[in-house]
Amino acid sequence: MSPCVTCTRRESGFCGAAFRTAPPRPSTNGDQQKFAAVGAGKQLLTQGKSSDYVFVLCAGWAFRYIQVSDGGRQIDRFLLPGDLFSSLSIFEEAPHFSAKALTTVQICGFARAELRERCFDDRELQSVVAQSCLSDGRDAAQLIAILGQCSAEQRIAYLLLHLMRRIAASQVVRERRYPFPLRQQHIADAVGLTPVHVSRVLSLFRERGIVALADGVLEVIDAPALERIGQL
Amino acid sequence: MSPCVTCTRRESGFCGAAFRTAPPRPSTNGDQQKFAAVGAGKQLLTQGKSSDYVFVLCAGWAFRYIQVSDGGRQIDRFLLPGDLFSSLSIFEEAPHFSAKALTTVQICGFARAELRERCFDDRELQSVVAQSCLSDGRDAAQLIAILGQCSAEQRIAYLLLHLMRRIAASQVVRERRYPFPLRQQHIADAVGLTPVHVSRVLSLFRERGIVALADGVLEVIDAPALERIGQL
DNA sequence: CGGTTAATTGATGTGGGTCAAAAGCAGTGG
DNA sequence: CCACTGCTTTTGACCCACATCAATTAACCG
Repeated sequence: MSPCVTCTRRESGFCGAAFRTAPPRPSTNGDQQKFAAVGAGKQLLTQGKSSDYVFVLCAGWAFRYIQVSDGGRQIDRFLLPGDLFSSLSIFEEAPHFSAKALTTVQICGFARAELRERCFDDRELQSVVAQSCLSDGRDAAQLIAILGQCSAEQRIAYLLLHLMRRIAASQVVRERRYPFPLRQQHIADAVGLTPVHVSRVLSLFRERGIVALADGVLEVIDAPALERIGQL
Repeated sequence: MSPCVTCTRRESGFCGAAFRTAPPRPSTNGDQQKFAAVGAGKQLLTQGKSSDYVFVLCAGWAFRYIQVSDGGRQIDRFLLPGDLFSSLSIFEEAPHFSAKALTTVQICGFARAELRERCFDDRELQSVVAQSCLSDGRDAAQLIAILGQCSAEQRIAYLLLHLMRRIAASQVVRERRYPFPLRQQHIADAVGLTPVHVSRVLSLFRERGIVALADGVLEVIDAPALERIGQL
């Protein structure tokens, strides 16, 4: 079985569709590919620790973060099924971020050297990688703008909208209820606030009838209102 | 004259060395390249406005920013001689940012279609582009962490260090005095603070004997102290 | 010389942090 | 079945880093 490098079903997807349905195996498959299933909360990748593989999240949720010296961490991206851990990881050995599983996940690793080699010749693959870099870059720039310029309400609304769209792009959503495995602590680490303030803002959103977030599902009651708050 | 796509003298440089010394011309040169000199403060690029060219800053300073709806702007990168406006601009027609000249600048534009075509075959060029994407991506991730997790002093110290290193990489620095054309307003827009608070923090750094910033030059008196404050 | 733009400084306000307690809610094990 | 533990969320009281508003000074320039 070879990596499905031409799959472009999801906007920023890499080979998600194939791997979401592929049976995960706990071990390596030659030198080309590795599969693994990992429990919720486990460390997947560590900042600066080099690896010869490029990883794709096949199932479950995960997140990338940067550790800061005072003990805090900044989550800079949530990973959904089909996502490359980082599009740039194809070009660098040691990631500039760490990653943790949010739920139980299945991941797949490709030998970087081989992938890179193919990148030189395969235009299709080049284009997929370029698209992935693009969407990564745009998301990063938006997050920078949000963190630098926006209030707590705007930050949280932005995050919810951003995730809603990504979830909706990859699966059918019924009755505006989105699967949402983040704890408030994760939201806090992603938007640069404290968990207690996140709780306050979410309560506020709830009593204003905008969104209700509980038990791992995000229910969007007044999407236009959320967009009014959370757009750049 | 063809673009010097193989020049890798500066870490994140594109073809800076050649263009810094090349005589700028005010008009196009066939369909492949365009040169222009632009005055300080002028708009160079506008968010969402598509163009068929990929731009490189040949001389002077500029900055990229994202406009937010409430009137503020977030500067997400300062551009030094030799920098691509954005490494991702090779792959997208309309930039997700705007750009302005900080000083008088000289810029050079390459036809995107042609550059992209060459990218498919030319491994050297691919590698240069990949390196540029990498350093862009790492810088963005660091800025996200700084904005989300750090205090005003840390943010400003980080920005100063980051720029110091980039300046030092591209030119000789005498007596720890760095050319520094930013106004306090630019610093404020880059680190998500108000200009008056930037002024206060800089005064503090000055009276503590860490840095002195005046008249377009940044004098670093106690570099270790600055690093202690501004590292991630 | 007045007019403009940048930097500084002071007084006061506030969004969000910190600290702490309580409440809800899985597990877990007797 | 209930007590115990640990984790998450909520709520309240208080605090502080930074914003806001406003006045002053300095530099530059036609």
